[in-house]
Amino acid sequence: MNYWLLKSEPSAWSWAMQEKEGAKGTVWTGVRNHLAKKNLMAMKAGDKGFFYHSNEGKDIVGIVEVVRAPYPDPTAAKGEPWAAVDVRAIMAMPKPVPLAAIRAEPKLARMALVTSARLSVQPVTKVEWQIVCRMGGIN
DNA sequence: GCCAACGTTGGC
DNA sequence: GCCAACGTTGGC
Repeated sequence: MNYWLLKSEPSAWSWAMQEKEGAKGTVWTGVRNHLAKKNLMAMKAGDKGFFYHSNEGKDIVGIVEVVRAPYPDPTAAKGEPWAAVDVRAIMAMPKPVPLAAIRAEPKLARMALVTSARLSVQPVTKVEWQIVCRMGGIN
């Protein structure tokens, strides 16, 4: 299983909205960057991801699960090869993990959130996943 | 194919 | 609101 981080501005798509979609989940659209798309394309059903609020909040607020493997983004312009996956909310972080806390943790210095701040779909290593979960009050 | 100009993202 | 980082565009 692989781990990811998905970014969204809460004014456009928030964790609360994601939770309302319930167990069936909903499509994650709008990725328009080739590296982010490459990461999306590597996802498999059952993978997990952090849900990160950019711009407002700037924290990891929840965990989602990929429920449908990559397929063409229905919101892409005709003929453009962008991809989407379906994700569902699994649980909110008991304690949201702020970006500042991630930056302050030396073990997370190589996390993509720190090194590639603008990438909207990022891989997360298993070690990083576990550290962030612990910081968020899981375990 | 290079690179300057420009647009966008996102933290501060 | 500012600006750094980074991607894209377009002239040459």
